[in-house]
Amino acid sequence: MLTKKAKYGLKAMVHLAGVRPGETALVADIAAANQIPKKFLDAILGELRNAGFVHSKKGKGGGYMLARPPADIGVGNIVRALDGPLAPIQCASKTVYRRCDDCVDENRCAVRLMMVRARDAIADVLDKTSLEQMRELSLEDKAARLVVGT
Amino acid sequence: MLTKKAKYGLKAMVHLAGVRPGETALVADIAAANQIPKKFLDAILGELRNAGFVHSKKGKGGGYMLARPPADIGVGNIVRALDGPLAPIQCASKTVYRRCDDCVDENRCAVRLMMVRARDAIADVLDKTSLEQMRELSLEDKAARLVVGT
DNA sequence: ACTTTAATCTATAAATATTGTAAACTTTGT
DNA sequence: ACAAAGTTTACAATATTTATAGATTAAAGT
Repeated sequence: MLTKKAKYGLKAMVHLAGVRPGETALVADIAAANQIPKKFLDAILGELRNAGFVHSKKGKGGGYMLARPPADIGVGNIVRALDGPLAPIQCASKTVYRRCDDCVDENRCAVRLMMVRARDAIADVLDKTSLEQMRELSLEDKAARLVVGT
Repeated sequence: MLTKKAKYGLKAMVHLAGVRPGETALVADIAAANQIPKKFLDAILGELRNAGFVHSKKGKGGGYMLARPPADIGVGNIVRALDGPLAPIQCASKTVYRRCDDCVDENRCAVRLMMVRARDAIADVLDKTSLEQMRELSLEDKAARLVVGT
């Protein structure tokens, strides 16, 4: 389950992917545009900064900007930074693997082997999509709808 | 994230898939064999019964058994019964869809469109695997290891 | 220098979900 | 009647999520 933190964080990243390169966006503006509690977003952007996804500038004319072009940022890694591993269960994680305390023999644990497959499926989607592509999802969809007229 | 409830429930279902057809298994035995708190498992099996996945019999000689052959039970539906929708976010669910309160225009929400893809990927794995196949995962793996000698 | 702007840090609180435990109750077989 | 085993209800201890408040720091403009 994606927490609101990750949801808000992703929305903020998409927002930042939409500002002209070199320019910054204010937390207050991002919050207002996406219906996110401002103080909560403060904390989220702080984490994203610590994780190296965004840069910030204080004072007048300050704000946030992406640290790298959106094409070079994987959606999966944004989610990992905010919500932790993609795997449904820790013992199925490839990035932050941890053994189960219950579980006699890992290699014969059907639940784990099943969830490894689920993890791979999730990672295959989220790690192969860049922030730029994710942003385009909405634009493409909008365009398609306008053409078809639905 | 899969909760312990779902994890325990899946382990119990795999356990039940392993008993001879027509026979029952005791909660106490399932709990002991899988390192699950007995009282917690009581509650979990109760939910699985209410959801129609297992049948139970009270009194001496009682216990639990699968309601249908394991080949006819989808892993995704077991998870849904215990942890709710597979989708990482409610507005991306196909079985229990619910609109986001924040979110001006759903069809232009990049987060939702991204998570719909994630949901589809997860469902593609979990819904196409039966309880029987899930159980075989562990057996196959075990056999492979014994042959290779690792 | 002073003021305003805007991010940053620390602390904390409210709400919710998870993970269990305890005790009383019901059904079934012997 | 008795014992075995699932059922129901209630509750409690954590842990996590979702924020909010206030003080602080840094930068820019005047």
